[in-house]
Amino acid sequence: MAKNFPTREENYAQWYNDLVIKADMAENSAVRGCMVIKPYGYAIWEKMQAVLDKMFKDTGHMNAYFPLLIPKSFFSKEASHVEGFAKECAVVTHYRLKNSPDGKGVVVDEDAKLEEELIIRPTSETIIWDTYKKWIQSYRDLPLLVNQWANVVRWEMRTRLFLRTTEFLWQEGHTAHATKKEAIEESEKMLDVYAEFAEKWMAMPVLKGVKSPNERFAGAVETYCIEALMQDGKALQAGTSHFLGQNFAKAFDVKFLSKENKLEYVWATSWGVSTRLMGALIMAHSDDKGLVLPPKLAPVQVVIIPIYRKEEQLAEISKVAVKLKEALQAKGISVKFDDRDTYKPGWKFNEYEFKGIPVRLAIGPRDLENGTIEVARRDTLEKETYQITDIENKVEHILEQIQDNLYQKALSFREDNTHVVDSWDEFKDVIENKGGFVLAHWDGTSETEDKIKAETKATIRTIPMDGKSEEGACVYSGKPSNQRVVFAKAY
RNA sequence: CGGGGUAUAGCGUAGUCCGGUUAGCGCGCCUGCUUUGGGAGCAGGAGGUCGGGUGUUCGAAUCACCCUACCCCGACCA
Repeated sequence: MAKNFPTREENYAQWYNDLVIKADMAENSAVRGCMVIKPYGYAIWEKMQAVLDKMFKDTGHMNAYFPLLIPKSFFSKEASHVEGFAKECAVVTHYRLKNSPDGKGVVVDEDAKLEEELIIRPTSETIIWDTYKKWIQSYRDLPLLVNQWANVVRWEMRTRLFLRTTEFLWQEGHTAHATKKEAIEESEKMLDVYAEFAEKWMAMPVLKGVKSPNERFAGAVETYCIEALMQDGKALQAGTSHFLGQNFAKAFDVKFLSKENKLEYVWATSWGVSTRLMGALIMAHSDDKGLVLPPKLAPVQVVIIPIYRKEEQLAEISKVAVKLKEALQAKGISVKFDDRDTYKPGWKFNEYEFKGIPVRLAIGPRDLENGTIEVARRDTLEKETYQITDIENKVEHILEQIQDNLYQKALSFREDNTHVVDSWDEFKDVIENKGGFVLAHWDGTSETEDKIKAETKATIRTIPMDGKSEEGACVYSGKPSNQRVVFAKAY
């Protein structure tokens, strides 16, 4: 399955692509830019969904579902929103096909032209705010805290599995509040949720901050983000949370009567993470031997592989393995006992290694005699033989160690690849030759950011929220600045 | 949308320049036997409208023209 797998060093882009395909997570489909998420990849996404969904509900949100198709006119109601998305919208113009005159296949029935064209949602702010208008009349209807799990379509020119596809899966939270303060708190709270998810579950350290105006969401007053550093030194935006001010409330005329009996526009937020997180997860930890998954998101945490010559040996090993499987499951650990006779142990070792199963247990005739078991860790590739007595506690402990080790490794990688830079020459050199995050002063203008991007392809990934204020001079223009921002080349 | 490239079995490819046997090879697949502690060995077997169309020719995977799809680089983007 995974022979001829390139190393990260040889060809990072190829490594990523092959990894996704050969580990059976996803593949390209018949539709350009759209992928098929295969069962193994989808299982990982489902685990992410389950955790995030619980976090959303624990913070008071409820799920709902809004339509895939949005009337074109809705889009033009919020000026910067249209401008941001117009170029990448798929449009539905007809509602019927008919047999083609030459009898070969079907053609669009021109008589079935829609009165008003429909847009396939690239995001749902407009349809949701059109709906919220009906739901909100009084301060007693607020806050309104809704999330939806959905697919969206953005007609991208160049796509990459999970990282950027034409159709992708995500969740989008949309909330309405009586005050500006409360809405800002909401968007910050959800950013914290994302950061916690990334760090505790994905074992991926992230920087929290706000976007520069250039990178801000179309229609937002402020965009908060979490940014992660990938192994090739490029930054990946892993999640965003937007304070939308009253922009959408004004565009869709959503007002409420306050306690003081005054008619006011509501304050809004939206926030989302997508299947792009899969790409982040894959790139954060995987190595030249394949996928590496943090135990908390691995669909299978432990695999047990029997080694045997004869049927009778398998029967004996199975007794031990099934008992062990049950003991592990009782601890809430997901276990697969792979007793397939159609593949050999060595083949299975490679298969599970490539798919990133955190812990592999092997039991053979020798182990039966000695009361032992072989334990292999995916993160360090270490193998060790232990007494089988009480092994379930040992395994539980190892899973925790792996989760922790992956986070620490990713964190020291980020630290090693974060550079404080004060001169323009050094800036260009680091971006060009080392990659990673560059902490530099910026004069706060779009013009400077544009020029830096044009010359180096680096953009401001985030303006750190917990950044210390520090007097300095813009690395490009020399104008005064009071905080360092994070530059990088980005996905 | 600009620039470059590719299309031959499920996957990866040889053959194309210079037209001429039954289109070859590796992996994978099927059957049998031997194997099983890091991708097993041997033997036998199945699988191809050579991306599509038109043309040139006695004869086209190979030459010409048109079309389509995909990949890489750039502009755009979560």
